[in-house]
Amino acid sequence: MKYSAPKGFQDILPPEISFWQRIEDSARAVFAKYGFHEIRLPIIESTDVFVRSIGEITDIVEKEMYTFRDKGDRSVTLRPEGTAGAVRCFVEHGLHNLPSPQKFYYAGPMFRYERPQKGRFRQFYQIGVEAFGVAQPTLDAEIIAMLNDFLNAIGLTNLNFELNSIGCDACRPVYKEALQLFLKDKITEFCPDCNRRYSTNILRILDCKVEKCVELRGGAPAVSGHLCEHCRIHFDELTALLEALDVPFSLNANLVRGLDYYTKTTFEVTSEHLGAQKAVAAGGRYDKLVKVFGGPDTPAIGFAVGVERLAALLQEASPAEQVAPKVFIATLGKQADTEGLRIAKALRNNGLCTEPGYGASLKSQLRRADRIGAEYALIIGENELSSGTAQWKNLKQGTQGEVALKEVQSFFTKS
RNA sequence: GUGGGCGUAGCUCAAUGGCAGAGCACUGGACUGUGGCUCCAGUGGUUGCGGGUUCAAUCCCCGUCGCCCACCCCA
Repeated sequence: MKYSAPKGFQDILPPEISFWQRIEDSARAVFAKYGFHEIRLPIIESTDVFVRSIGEITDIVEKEMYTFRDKGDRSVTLRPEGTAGAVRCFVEHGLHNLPSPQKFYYAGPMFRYERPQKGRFRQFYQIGVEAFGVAQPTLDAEIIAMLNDFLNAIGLTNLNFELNSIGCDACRPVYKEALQLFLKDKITEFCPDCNRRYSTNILRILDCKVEKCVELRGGAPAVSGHLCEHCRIHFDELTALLEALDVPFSLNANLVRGLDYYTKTTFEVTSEHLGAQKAVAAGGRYDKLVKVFGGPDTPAIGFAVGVERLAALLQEASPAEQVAPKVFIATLGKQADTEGLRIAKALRNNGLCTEPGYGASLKSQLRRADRIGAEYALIIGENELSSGTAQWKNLKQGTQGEVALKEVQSFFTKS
């Protein structure tokens, strides 16, 4: 084998594509009902767009971005996530001047230079949702309810919905200090990764999987106890709204989002049927980000779903189905080939999926008709041409008969 | 970036330090123009690549590339 797709990049072939279409179609249908509008964003942005929004000391920016200089010597980056570009778009076009909230969704590939593993690729697809301009928890509740509706629409029900609040500029620093104080004396007993996190991203220590660390952090202060009045009310109202909307969720005080821009509400949807990369959707509020991009102080919230991971779950739940043709037209001889194509065209124009035999032996044509699951075969040879007829055969039932070429249309549209 | 596992036919996998195999799939035949079931035959491989040990390497050793899984991090 001479060529293969680059590491972490994959081809999606027809048997799998039906799941992707179901996911995309459902997203469009559900999101539209909630008043969200599609936008299409560039796959490349100025590198600064990501550095300033995601945060300079995050892994994504430090080591996972596909960054290069274009021919005009500009530093550009293949988008590693969608929110940054969406916010840039919102500010660039002055969309805050339109009535709030402005609600958008987009779908497409993202790129991160990571070691591939189950459910993780260097090019991966997300469907992202962003809503701007409302600070009230009603927007949080609606967007989470919409995510729940969407997941139900594609047939996924047994998922874990986890919710947390990581506070705002006012209360998060206070909480971080409390956590730091708690860990200070015993941090050397934690794993090397946690020791690194202690100085870079202390909240991450909360979701370390190392048993020793889980044990050592028992009794650590929780964010929920350190939220400021404002954030606590917001969170309480949100949970009440979700209960009113019958959206099932559980609280997870250790749910920490990695990107710098998140504030207040964070949430994540996971499945037990995936590998270590089990999050199928995640999101949260980012009330300060629009201002970072030079727009007016505009609260916002969004989430992204991982299409590959959802497709994997759908595939596990039910086998792939391919659309089978209604009619297969087997022909023998040049003249019959022509007549066959003419009939195929007419049947298709009448809305019937029709597949021609492409002139192999009759046996192999019928064998192919069977393999691809055609319902009927129409056989046209010299005998039929001279009498102006064709043989029809029901491949499911094994029945066969004769039909005049002129009657073929009505024969198949009726049956 | 770190750790572990695996690379043999299109796919799933055998095998022995001594001619590289099976099942499925594909093509054809049994059935001059009738699919599925059955039987028969055929096509298909520099055993990932490069070196080394050996009379002889798919097997043993080293390197390299690729894939998978996990860590970090994340959808």
